[in-house]
Amino acid sequence: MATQTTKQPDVTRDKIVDAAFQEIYRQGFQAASLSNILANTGLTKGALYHHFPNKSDLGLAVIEEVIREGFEAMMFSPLRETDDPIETLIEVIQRKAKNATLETVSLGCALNNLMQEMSPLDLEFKQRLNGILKTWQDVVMDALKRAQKQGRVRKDVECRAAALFIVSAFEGCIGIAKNLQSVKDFGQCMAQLESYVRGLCAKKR
Amino acid sequence: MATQTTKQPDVTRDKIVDAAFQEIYRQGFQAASLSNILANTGLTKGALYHHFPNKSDLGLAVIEEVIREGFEAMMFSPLRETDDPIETLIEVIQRKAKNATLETVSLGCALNNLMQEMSPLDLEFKQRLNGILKTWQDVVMDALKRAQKQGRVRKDVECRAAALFIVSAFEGCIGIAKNLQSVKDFGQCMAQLESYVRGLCAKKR
DNA sequence: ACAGGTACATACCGATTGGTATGTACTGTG
DNA sequence: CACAGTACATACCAATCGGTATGTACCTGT
Repeated sequence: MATQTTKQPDVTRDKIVDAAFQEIYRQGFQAASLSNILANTGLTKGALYHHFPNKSDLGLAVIEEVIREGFEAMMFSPLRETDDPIETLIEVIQRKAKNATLETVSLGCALNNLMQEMSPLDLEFKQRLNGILKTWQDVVMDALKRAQKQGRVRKDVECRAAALFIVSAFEGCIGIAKNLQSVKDFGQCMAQLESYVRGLCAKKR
Repeated sequence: MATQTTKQPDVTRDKIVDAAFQEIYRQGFQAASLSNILANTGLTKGALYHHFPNKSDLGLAVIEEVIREGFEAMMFSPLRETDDPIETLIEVIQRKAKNATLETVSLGCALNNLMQEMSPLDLEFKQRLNGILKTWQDVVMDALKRAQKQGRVRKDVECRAAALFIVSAFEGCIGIAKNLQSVKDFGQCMAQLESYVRGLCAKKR
């Protein structure tokens, strides 16, 4: 059984991944220091390189186990499970805007941060990040298509292109607000995105 | 007079700034290597540190002399000088999409790349980048307001928020296409932005 | 023509990086 | 209870980083 003083390798692994996420989220992957990560966990390089072969694989673990999970919980599963897709999509947008603090706005989106930094530099990173992005795009597209079948979204809307734009604008709003470091501007920008989504809907009821 | 073999300090300076832009554009500022920059110019550290006190100031020079100039030529002055603002805005969007190659798409926007990387880390960088961003936002806002006075844009449009969203979506499209590394997706995404802009216009004329 | 500052080149520095080799304590298994 | 593999800690490494100190050639002003 697991006692408190006993070694718990998976707990240790998670501690490393979490600390790595924080460091990478704030400094970027390349500038992320393994020494900083380890200092924040109280562990040493022995532990790190026991669980991960190198820095890249640690970064990939962060992508899969923290970033993807986050999107799954906050974005993907709500959109997949709802039967009022447009309403849920707008709710997700509003919730993101409502929960924004100066810190979260200033740090931006972990997915987008890594995409901008690593996509041109590392194929493996690009593919993993691309996987999350494609999933996002597909989930939004499916939501729009379902809403279209319900008659909520106009027939002439190209769901694929619209979904691509919604994802792009979503990340764009976060990215610009990150530079402006303004919660208020972020809210206004997301409100415009919301009105774009409403513009896809059929008039009346 | 200036002969070819004669020392031309401002030419040397420009060579350094240009090479620095290329390196920073591709690797990011923090990962940009002064050694690489110098290797691409054929110069040495003596030249670099004669013209710039440190790496940061070199980066700031790149922002002002390359990035800002680029936006001025491709975006700001066309929008300032036109008397059909909406048409010009759409033209700028279309031209950006039309001129896109796989390489330019894959490298993204130099302004946005630096914003995402440096804004949370360095106040000076943030302020310079913010200056360009604000100018951009103001130029688009003024264009919308002028179009509004002409009756081309609906009276109920909030020009400030709309301009903020246009800039955000513009950067968002570039950022997402950078990860997808798809010229086609970029074009579709920008087309959606164009249709958003058209949606601001008054119906009929 | 000479002096002095400008415009570089060369050589070197401490700090930090990711990564490795080795040692050791704990832990589950027969 | 012994043994072996797991889970770490410690110490060390070469490479690279931004930055500096020094040296030298050129160019301009007088």
